[in-house]
Amino acid sequence: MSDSSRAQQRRDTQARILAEARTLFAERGYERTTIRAVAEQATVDPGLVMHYYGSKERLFVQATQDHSSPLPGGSADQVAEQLLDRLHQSLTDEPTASLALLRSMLTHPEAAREILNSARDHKDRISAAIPDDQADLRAALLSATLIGVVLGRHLVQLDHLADADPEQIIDILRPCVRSLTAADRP
Amino acid sequence: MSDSSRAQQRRDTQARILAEARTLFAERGYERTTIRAVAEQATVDPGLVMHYYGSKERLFVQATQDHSSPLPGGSADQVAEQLLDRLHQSLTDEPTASLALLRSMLTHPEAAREILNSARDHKDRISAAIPDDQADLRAALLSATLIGVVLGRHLVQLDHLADADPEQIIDILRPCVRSLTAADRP
DNA sequence: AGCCTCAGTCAACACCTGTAGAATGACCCG
DNA sequence: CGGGTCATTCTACAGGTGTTGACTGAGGCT
Repeated sequence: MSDSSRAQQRRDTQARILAEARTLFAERGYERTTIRAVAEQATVDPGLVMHYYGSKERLFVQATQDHSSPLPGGSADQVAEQLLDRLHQSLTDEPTASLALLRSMLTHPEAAREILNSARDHKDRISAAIPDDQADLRAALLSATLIGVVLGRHLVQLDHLADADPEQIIDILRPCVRSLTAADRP
Repeated sequence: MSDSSRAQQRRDTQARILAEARTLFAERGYERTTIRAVAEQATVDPGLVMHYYGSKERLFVQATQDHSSPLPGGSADQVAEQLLDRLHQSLTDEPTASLALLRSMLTHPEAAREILNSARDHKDRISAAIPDDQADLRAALLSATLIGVVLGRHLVQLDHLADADPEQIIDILRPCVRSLTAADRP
């Protein structure tokens, strides 16, 4: 009854559309990605995309929904290491949904809101672990820095950063992150 | 002969168009900025914008042309301090042309190319000052970091970063930058 | 004064976009 | 096997975009 080939195929095409949308949003950003292009990539009619997702906006929201990893917490040392771990992961495999969000954040309000919220949550957890009166600012700088690195690697593709070994990047960045988390106190 | 009121008024309107274009490109990015909007802000007919600048593309190039500050150089210590100085400046007054470029870099190829070139020049000068075999990677990370901070402050407007005192930001960032320039060698 | 240059405007074009709704046709159930 | 459900497509529209070229009228030169 439930898993008739009809329902199955429906889920398949829906997933295919969503995957292609993710890719295109990540490659071109919100504005330059057209429903028609998504449909074409998914070998499907544009109308079907609308039928399933209602609007380009809703498609974007669904496509960029990320089952995000757990928020950091613990001591300053621990937080620093968790952040580096997570960065390592973002550097190794390309998190398409996040990249789509990042690429669109400067031109699409919805993406900006999403990034801002995500950054806020992160920041709160980080600043709680930092024993400093400027904890909030430090946490914000940490977010900005990490965003900058991921951006530079996957989207801007800065020379020598785009194709560098993640391990090396992490090693170089460790003192930097530790100084921001104040894990190394003066 | 040369400075007839005709020629003068022409230069005025050209400058006004360019200024409004800069602002709009910085606020909305390339795609969301329309020639019509620029014209309206400059209280001018859209056709005139085309007449003076030929195309939206050329208008963008002109608007984002930045008489950029001198490239860094010297010892690792000196480079670190120069970068912090320049960052301080970017944090204090909003460099509209650069912000326009930054906001558009993720969606507009021309902006991306420009940023990439600029970053490349920067990186070369920086990496030359760093006595390390990973100098290139370190320089790239430095660029990524600084881009991230400026982005986070002016465009994403991260909490606690958007309205922080530049001095404090610089102070917090100094150890971070010095660790990247390897000014503090192990 | 008279002409002509030129800053600036107007109307229109061709195109592309998101979106809506009717039409189609294959598949499943009774 | 017949009928209806439902995934999918087709056609169309309304608005916005960059861009064009003809037009206008005030300013300055002779």
